[in-house]
Amino acid sequence: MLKEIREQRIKEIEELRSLGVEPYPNHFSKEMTVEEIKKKYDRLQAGDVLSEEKIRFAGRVMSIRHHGKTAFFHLKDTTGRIQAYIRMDTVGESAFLFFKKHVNVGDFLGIEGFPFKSKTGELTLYVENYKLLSKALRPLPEKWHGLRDKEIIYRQRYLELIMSDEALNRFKKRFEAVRVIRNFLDSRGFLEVETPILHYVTGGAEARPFVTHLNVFDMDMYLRIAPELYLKRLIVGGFEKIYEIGKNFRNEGISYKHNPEFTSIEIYQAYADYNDMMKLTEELIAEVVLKTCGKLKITYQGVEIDFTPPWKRVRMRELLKEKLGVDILEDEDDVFLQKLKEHGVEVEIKNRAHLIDKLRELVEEEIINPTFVVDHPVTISPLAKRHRDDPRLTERFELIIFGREIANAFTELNDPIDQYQRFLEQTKLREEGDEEAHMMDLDFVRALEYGMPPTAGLGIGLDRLFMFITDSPSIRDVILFPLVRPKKFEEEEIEFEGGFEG
RNA sequence: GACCCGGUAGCUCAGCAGGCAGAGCACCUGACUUUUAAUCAGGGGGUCGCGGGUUCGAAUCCCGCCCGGGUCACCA
Repeated sequence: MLKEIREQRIKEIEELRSLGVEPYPNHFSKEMTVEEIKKKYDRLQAGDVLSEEKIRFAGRVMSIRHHGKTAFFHLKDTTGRIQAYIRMDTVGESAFLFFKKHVNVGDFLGIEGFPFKSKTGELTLYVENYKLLSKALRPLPEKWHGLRDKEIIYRQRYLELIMSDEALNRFKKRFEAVRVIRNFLDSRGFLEVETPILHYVTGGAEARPFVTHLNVFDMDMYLRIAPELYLKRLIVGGFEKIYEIGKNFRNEGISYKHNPEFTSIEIYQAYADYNDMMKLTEELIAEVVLKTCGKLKITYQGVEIDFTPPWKRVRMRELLKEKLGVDILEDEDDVFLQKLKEHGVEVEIKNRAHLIDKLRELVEEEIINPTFVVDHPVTISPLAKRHRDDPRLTERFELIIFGREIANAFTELNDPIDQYQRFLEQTKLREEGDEEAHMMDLDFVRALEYGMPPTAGLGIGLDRLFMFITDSPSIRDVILFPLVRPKKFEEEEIEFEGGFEG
């Protein structure tokens, strides 16, 4: 069936060209968006006709209702949908018959006309001239139910965007949120920078990297798992307030909150500590929520989340003591193992850092409103500066919202000798089989040896943040093209070669 | 990786006590000059995810595989 429709349309394109009509013209100047038209003419009453107002508009045909010598149809542009009305006695017989025969749902059309309100009160464009702007070869999904097949939604996102205004708006909201973040940081004197995505050694997080190969040097490289170590090199070099928004890559599982490539923002500020960063985090995220949702109390999956600052702060040690009765500084590893077992958690990697990580996850699950969990042990924080009051702890915080880790930050470790020791410990873990332990980065240590000012750094998982503001249950709903297993195109059974020869 | 659910026309879905593969939308033909899921009459369109098995006969039952979704595990 698809084959038939497609072949029919391809034939039609040849017909059009033989009639001197180009089905893919190069240009049409569109003067107004649906949003602008609706705003300007919304005051019209049913039956009002403004035949002196001339509007040039263009969009995709989403539906057509033929009525003999007239037709109503809807056009969609990036801001919305608007109805248009075409009559034989206005556009002329040949133009009308052309419309009837050659314009289908899915095609792009440019129209010239004036606004009126129909009997039923819908703002409508009365077509005086029109031009076919692009001919669709394939039919659109069902107009009423839309596209529901998740597989097609993820593999052919453009189809979901065509069919679902909700989807289009969801992604607009995502990218508007990015703009809010940039404006917020730019107005505070932060400079957006770029650092490499191809890394010689990975660092800045615990994760399995993607490995790739650089031909010119005949060496393997990694896609970055985090930009952290390069951004701190920039602080060494003299930058004081910087941020980077970009993709990170982690060769790990896919789930409703994980995609192998995901977007983060990392922010670094010299002469600041993690307390300053907490304040910045609150203000930044509250700004994003307020500007994109219009309020600070939003509903996520039926649960209210209140982003009104200031947010709760709890010390990790106290939180775990209170909720689980374990002391992450004093108790032995087997106490942790026992406690995890009680809660039905099996662990594969049995080093202390990993056990503490698991315990932390247990208690963080219960946190709904934005909460800073602070002062993590040194063992699980190899890049964070030791706490000014307790050298077993670090000045670190994680932001938990709805049980999920949204941000991670610390007063940055700028003591090169301590950093080197921490790397050594990580190297040991790595040798013991922890593939996610940090790699030794001697160039980074060397950079610190030249001196890094006291600095605070912050990383936010933006996709996860955008899930909240768009009330999306899965990270794939906020990533335009999430990773899917590729399918052979031959499954479509459509001949592309020679397909245009009729 | 484990378990659960699913895959039927381009799309949304029926059909699965085994017996000719269906509807609506979309598409084509015709009627219709204010409709809006327009309406009316007619028509074309299928590798029932793939492969095997059971059976006189499989979309339907059994086994294996592929793809997707969900839950869990690993991770942000």
